[in-house]
Amino acid sequence: MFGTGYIFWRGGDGIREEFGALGTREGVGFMAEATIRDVAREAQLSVASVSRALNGHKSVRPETRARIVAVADRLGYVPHAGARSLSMARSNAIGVVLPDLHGEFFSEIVRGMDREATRLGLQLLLSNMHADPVQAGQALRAMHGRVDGLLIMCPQMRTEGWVGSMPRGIPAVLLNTPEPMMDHPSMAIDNRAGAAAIARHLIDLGRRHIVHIAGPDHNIDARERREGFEDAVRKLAPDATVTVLSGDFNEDTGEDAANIILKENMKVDAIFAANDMMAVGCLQALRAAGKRVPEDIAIAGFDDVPIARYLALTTARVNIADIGARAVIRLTQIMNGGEGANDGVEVHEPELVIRGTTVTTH
Amino acid sequence: MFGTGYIFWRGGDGIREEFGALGTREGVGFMAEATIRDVAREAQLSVASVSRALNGHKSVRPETRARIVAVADRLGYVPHAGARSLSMARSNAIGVVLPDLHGEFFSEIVRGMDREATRLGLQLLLSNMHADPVQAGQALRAMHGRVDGLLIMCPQMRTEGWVGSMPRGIPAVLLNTPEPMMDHPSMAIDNRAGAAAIARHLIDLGRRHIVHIAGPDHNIDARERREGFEDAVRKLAPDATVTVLSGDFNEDTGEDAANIILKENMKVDAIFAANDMMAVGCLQALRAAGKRVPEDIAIAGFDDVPIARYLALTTARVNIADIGARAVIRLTQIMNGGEGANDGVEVHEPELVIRGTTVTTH
DNA sequence: TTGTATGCGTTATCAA
DNA sequence: TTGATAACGCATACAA
Repeated sequence: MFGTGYIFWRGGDGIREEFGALGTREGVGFMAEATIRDVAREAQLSVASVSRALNGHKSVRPETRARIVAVADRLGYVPHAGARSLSMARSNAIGVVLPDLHGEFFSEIVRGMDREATRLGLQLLLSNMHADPVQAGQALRAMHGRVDGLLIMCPQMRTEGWVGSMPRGIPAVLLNTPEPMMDHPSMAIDNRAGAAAIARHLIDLGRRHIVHIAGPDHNIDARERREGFEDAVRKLAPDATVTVLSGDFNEDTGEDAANIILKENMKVDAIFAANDMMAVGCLQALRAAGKRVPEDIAIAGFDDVPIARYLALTTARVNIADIGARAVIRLTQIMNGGEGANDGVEVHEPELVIRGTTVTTH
Repeated sequence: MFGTGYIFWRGGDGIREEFGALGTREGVGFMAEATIRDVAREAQLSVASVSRALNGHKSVRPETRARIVAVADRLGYVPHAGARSLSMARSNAIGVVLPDLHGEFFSEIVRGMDREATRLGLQLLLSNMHADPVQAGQALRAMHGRVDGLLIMCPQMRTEGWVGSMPRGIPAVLLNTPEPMMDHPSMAIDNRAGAAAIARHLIDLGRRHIVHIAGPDHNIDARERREGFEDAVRKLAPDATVTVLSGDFNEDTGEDAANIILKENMKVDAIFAANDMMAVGCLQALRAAGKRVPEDIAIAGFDDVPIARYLALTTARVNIADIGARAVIRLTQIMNGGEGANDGVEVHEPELVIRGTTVTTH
């Protein structure tokens, strides 16, 4: 099962013909790559010296070090990161557990994390957290013993499923997770403020017949955006109406909403979708049906994904990549022993971006 | 340095007060999480039995297993994945080494890989390969001993920098890498065919004054697209001219190209950009300057990133996510001992997608 | 069916 | 400055 089909690695010259002396589990000719012991033997020194030399310790004679480096080089020795982690109790990797994310959200957040992780010399271990709590637990547990810290995003309302299997032995930063768990620093988007900003903008434009395309209600972001929007409209313009249509954050449900509006011939002069993708789907469908945007109907979204700019979609900008990057930074601070000031939630305020789907540009 | 600032994990009840007996490197009260030995001691059994029980071996009495599971549960025991990998010489993780990718390419490829990896119960270990060969080597070496296989993308022409530090001990699949290395299966895009399809399309439309916005010349994709395009045009319409402007795959260089065309008042009726992002930048700049697309100038790109569809950009579609997913599948086949038929390069043919930037839709 | 002992590849402690 | 050796946490021959 194991040890077949591999393309073996030979860094230096001689093939290790004496590997049997070290023993091999398979018993067959598994041509292993050079280990620290091979280097030690070849250099006529102890493994301890090799380890010290290769890790830049001072207490090793330059001459000795040179000999070791030469041998290591010749054998193509590469330290076994797994063994190193086990011995040092440090992996220089951080685990990232994400749910099934819609569209560009996934990309942007991973991108931001990757940017910062690379800068800090950390590796990112990715794992999906499915809605299924069992799988979520598995994903979480698979991280134990491989990473120094955890970045967990789970905007679903139900946290009971996985909090139980959350390793408490390693630091973790939570993203967009409802009811921030005690002792865990977290990152959050001020969805209410963003939605309120959109509301104010639409109301200022004189719109009063508003439709909100909501995201799934078990999603914390979706819920906060809806509530924040409804509250703001109620306060700013009691005479306005907000009709809520349901979506799932995907483009086609935005299209569905548009079709409902068209078919029912609803009286609508503004639409606020809980995210950009639904806004985009709605926008396209409406324009295809001959509606003028923004003249007849103004449309706004949330997130400011890259596409939004090209379609001139008014939206509440969330710098997703930055949030990911910030999460990595906070996590490493904790990992490196930074004590105080790391707890609590770091709230990111969305920024209203006004574009052509709500105001005419000329 | 280590062991401070952590939020410790206690799964069951009692705090291990006897950890000192097991020894600890720090000497201080590092409250470690339960290990297999804790479970064994608590259950009054050997670690071997615990291991067998928890890994579903048959040779363990149901009664014994139950006792073990109960204890493990109570102590909140989670196997240490790192130690497990070391012992089993298998990590269930695959390493992904990517260069600094432009725009959505990164997202899409990681997305496809993640999709398949999740399905196969594998974790993805991400690492950036910078242009700097030294860093590239580091990224590669850091993977040694943590992953069972490697997915490497490096479209840069210069491979000397990192091939040397490529672990040959583990299977690897190369993506978009020039001069496919011997013994290494690889994935490639048929850039020439895609570019030729675009060429034919533009020529069929009667366009003869063509500009090509090229990508960086040290990039294999960029080079192949340029050469394939020039060759095709030369063959299909010897009377046509192709002027090459240089870009770097980013949107703004597409814009730059447009400005050059405008400022020089070049006679141009078609533009083929080496990727969508440059095409988009060019498109926006041209339209902003009052040019009619496609009437005055037809524009085509390459890749079919999500944005392309919304802007109705004609392009050569590459299913990036699928390539990533396929790479994972091929890799696992090799990892699982699938012998033949895994070598060689798997070529993905782009598909011509005709949209509104080259033909009027009504 | 269960226990004992060894090895995985590395780092760190302590003595030389 | 160097070497012998015990961890790290787990899996597995082999013996009982």
